[in-house]
Amino acid sequence: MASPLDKKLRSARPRRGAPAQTQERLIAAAAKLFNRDGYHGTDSNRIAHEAGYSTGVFYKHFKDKREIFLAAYETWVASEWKAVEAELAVGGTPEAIARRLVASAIVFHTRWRGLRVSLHQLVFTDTEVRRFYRAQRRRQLDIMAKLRASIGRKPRRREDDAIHLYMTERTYDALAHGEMRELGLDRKAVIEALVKLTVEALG
Amino acid sequence: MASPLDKKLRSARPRRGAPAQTQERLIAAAAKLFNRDGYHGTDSNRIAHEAGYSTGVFYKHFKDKREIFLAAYETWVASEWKAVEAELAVGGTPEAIARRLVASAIVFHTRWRGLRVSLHQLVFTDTEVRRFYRAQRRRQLDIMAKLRASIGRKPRRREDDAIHLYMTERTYDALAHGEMRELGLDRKAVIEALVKLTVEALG
Amino acid sequence: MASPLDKKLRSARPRRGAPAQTQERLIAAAAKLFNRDGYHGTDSNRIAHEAGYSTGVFYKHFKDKREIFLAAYETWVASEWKAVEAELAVGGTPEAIARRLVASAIVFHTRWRGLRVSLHQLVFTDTEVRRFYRAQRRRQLDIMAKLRASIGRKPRRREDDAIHLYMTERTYDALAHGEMRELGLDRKAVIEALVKLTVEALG
Amino acid sequence: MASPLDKKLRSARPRRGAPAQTQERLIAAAAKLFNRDGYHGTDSNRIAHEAGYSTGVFYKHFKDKREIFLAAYETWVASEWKAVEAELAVGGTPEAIARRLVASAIVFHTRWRGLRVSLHQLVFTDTEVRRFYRAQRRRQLDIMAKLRASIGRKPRRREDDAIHLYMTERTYDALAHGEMRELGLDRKAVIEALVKLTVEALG
DNA sequence: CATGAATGAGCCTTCATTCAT
DNA sequence: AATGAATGAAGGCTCATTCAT
Repeated sequence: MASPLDKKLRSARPRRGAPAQTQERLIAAAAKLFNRDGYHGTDSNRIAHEAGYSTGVFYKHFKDKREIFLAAYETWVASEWKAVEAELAVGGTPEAIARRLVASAIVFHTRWRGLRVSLHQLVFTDTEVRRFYRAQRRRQLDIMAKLRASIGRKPRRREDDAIHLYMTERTYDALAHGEMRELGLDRKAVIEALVKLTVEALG
Repeated sequence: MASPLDKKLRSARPRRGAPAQTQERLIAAAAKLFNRDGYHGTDSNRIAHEAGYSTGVFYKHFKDKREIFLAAYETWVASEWKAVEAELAVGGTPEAIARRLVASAIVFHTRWRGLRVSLHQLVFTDTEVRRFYRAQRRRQLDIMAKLRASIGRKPRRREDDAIHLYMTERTYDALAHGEMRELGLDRKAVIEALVKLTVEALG
Repeated sequence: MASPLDKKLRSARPRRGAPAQTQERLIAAAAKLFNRDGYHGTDSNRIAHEAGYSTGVFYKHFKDKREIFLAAYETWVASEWKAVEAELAVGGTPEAIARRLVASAIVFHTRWRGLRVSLHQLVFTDTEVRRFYRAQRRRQLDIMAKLRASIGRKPRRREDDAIHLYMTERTYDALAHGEMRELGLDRKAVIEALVKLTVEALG
Repeated sequence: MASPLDKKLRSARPRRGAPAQTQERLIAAAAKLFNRDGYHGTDSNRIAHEAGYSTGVFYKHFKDKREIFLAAYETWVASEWKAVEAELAVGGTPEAIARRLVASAIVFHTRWRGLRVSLHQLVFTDTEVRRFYRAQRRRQLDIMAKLRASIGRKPRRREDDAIHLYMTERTYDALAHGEMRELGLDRKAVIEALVKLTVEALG
C-alpha cells in the first residue's frame, strides 16, 4: 500500500530543490521516523538525514520539532479523509460501504499507529498540539455530518458522531497494534462489531 | 478523592524509614509526576525530590525509570480493580451497578489520564512495558469473566469483553481529558452511552 | 597458596567482634577487591559487604578509601618481605637462593598484580600514597643492604640495588600479567634472565 | 620540547573547523589531561573545554572516554617511534647511539608519565585497551628486530628484546617520576646502566 | 538554499561518605 | 560496635537548536 506520506522518500534528492519539495521530503521522513520510533525516539538531525539533507535544513523549514510533527499529522489526516471520501463515492449498500470504511480505517490505523501514539502523548503534554488536535476533531465531526448529508441520510446529534468516533478509535488501534493476536482473540469478531457500529453511524 | 497512590505523599520525611515505605513514597511521587508531566517530562532526580528524598535513593529501589513506571502502573491498576469489585459488591439493579461503574471509571480515567497516555506511549516503544501491559489486559479479561459469573450472569465470548473494553476505554479517556467540553458537546449523552454499553456487558 | 591477606576472608563473621579483627577482615576484603577490580572499580560499600559487614563499618575503621588501600598495600608488602627472608633463611648456593627468590617474587607479583597496578596509579595521583610508597621503597633498599650483610656478602651501592629493583619489577609484572603467553614468547628465557640478575644482586 | 600531541593546543578556536582538526585538538587536550590528572581524574566535558570546545563535540568524535584514550596513546606511541628512528638515523658509535636513545626515552617517559600510568591501569581493567596494548607491544618487537637489521646488526631472540624492554621500562618510569631524586640516589648511575643495556640491545 | 560543526542545558546514573537508630 | 538508609556532588552522554561558511 503506497501512502502519500512516503512515496517520495526514496526518490532522487536533488540538492537545491524547490522549498516546497524539501519541506515535503522532510515531512515524509519525519512521519516515517515518528511513526517507527515515537516522537521522543526520533531526533531532528536524523529526520534531516533520512530526508536526504543535512542537519541544518530542518530549522530552515520548521520552527521546531513540534511543528514538523503537526505537519506530519496534518498530512496523514488529510490522506485519511480523502480515503474515506473515496470509499463513500464508490457507493453500494450501507453494509458494503461500512465494510470498506472499516477496512480502510484499519489500514490507516495500522500504517500510522506509531504516529497516533505520539500524537496522544503530545496532545496531553503540549498545549499547541492539543489545540491542533481539537480543531481536527471538530473538522472531523463537521465532515461526518456533511458526508452523511451528501449520501442522503438523516442528520443525527453531533454527540452521537463523537461517541461513534471514540468507540471505534481505540478498537482500531487495538487491531493496529496486534492486540487481538497477542491476546489470542479472533479479529473477525471485532471487525464485525466495527462494521455494525459503522452501519449505524451511516444512518 | 483519596488514592492509595498518593495518600502518603505529603507526610513527614523521616531521615530513616523502612525501605518499603520509601519505595511506596517513590512510587507515589513517580505516579504523580508521570501523570502530570508525562514519562518523558519526568526525571528520576525529580521523582526522588518530590518524594522527599535526595537524588540517590531512586536507584537504590529501582533499576531505572521504566521499572518505577511499571510499579506505578501496577499500583494504579490494582486500585482500579478494587474499586470495580467494591461497586459490584454494593449490588442493585444492573443499571444502578452500571451507573456506579461508569462513574467510578470516569474518576479513575480522569485521575490517571496522564499516566494512561504515557503507558500507551511506552507500550509502543518499550518491549518490556508491552509485555506487562498485555499481561494486565489478559488479567482484566479474566476478572471480567469471573465477576460476571460471581453476580450470576451468563458467560459471553472473551472477544465481546475485549470489544467492550476497547469501545469504552477511548470514550472514558475523552471524558477524562475534557474533550466533550472543549468540543462543546454534552457529557451526559456520552455517559448514557457508556451506561448502556455497561449494562449490556453485565449480561 | 595461602596468603595472609585473605586467609580469613571466608571464615565465620561474628558480629560485634574485636575491632582489630573487623579491621583485618575489611583490609582483606579490600585487598581482594582492589586486586581484582582495581581501585576505581571497587566501591567502599562493596568492601564492607565482602568482609561480611554493613556499609557503615567501613568509615568507623578507615578515614576514607585511600586509607584502606594503604593498609592493604602495607599488609601485602610485609608478607612479601617475610617471604624473602624465609627464602634467604633456607640458604644454599647463590643460584639456588636466587631461583627461589625469583619463584617467590613471581608468585607475589601474580597474586597482587591488580593491587600493584592500582598502586602505581595512586602513587601518581595521590600525594599521600606517593609518600607512603617512597617510604616503602626506602625501607626496601635498607632491607636489601641488611640482608646482603646478613648472608655475608660485600656491600654495594644503593643505586645498584635500586637499578636491580627497577629492572626486575616490570619484568615480574609482565610475567604476572601473562604478557609472555600473549606475545607468544618463552617464559623460561625471561625467568633465567631474572635469576641471573638476582645472583648478581646477591653479590 | 614540542610534541605533536599538543602543539596546536593553544591556537585559535574557530567556531567551525575541519573535523580532523577538531579531533586532533580533542586528542591533544585529552592527552594533556590524562597525562596530568590520570584517566579517572579526567572527564569528557573537561577534555572538550580544554580543547576549546563545548561539551557536545566530544561524542561527535569519540564513542567514549576509552576511545579517545586509545587515540591519545596511539599518537604518543607513533611520535615515540619516530623519535627512535630519527636517533638511529643520525648514526655514530653504538655507544653514541645508545646514549641518544636513552636521552630520548627519558624525555618521552617524563613527558608522558601520567599517560603511561593510566595506560597500565586500563590494560588491567579494560579488555579492549589490553588488546590494543598487546598489539603495540608486538609491533614494538617487530620494529626493534627490523631496526637492528637496518643498522647491520646480527639478529637476536625476540625474548631478549622483550627482556630489554621490560628491564628498561620501569627504570625509565622511575627516572620520569623523579624517584631517584626523592630517594636521594644518583641519576647518573642509573642512566649509565640504561646506556649499557641499550648498547647490548643494539647488538 | 544547503551544509554540518558546534553549542550547552539537562537527564541518567554512580559512589564516597554521613548519620540516625 | 554495627546497621543500612540517605545524601548529593559529579561524571557520562544525548539531542534540540544555532550559526558560520
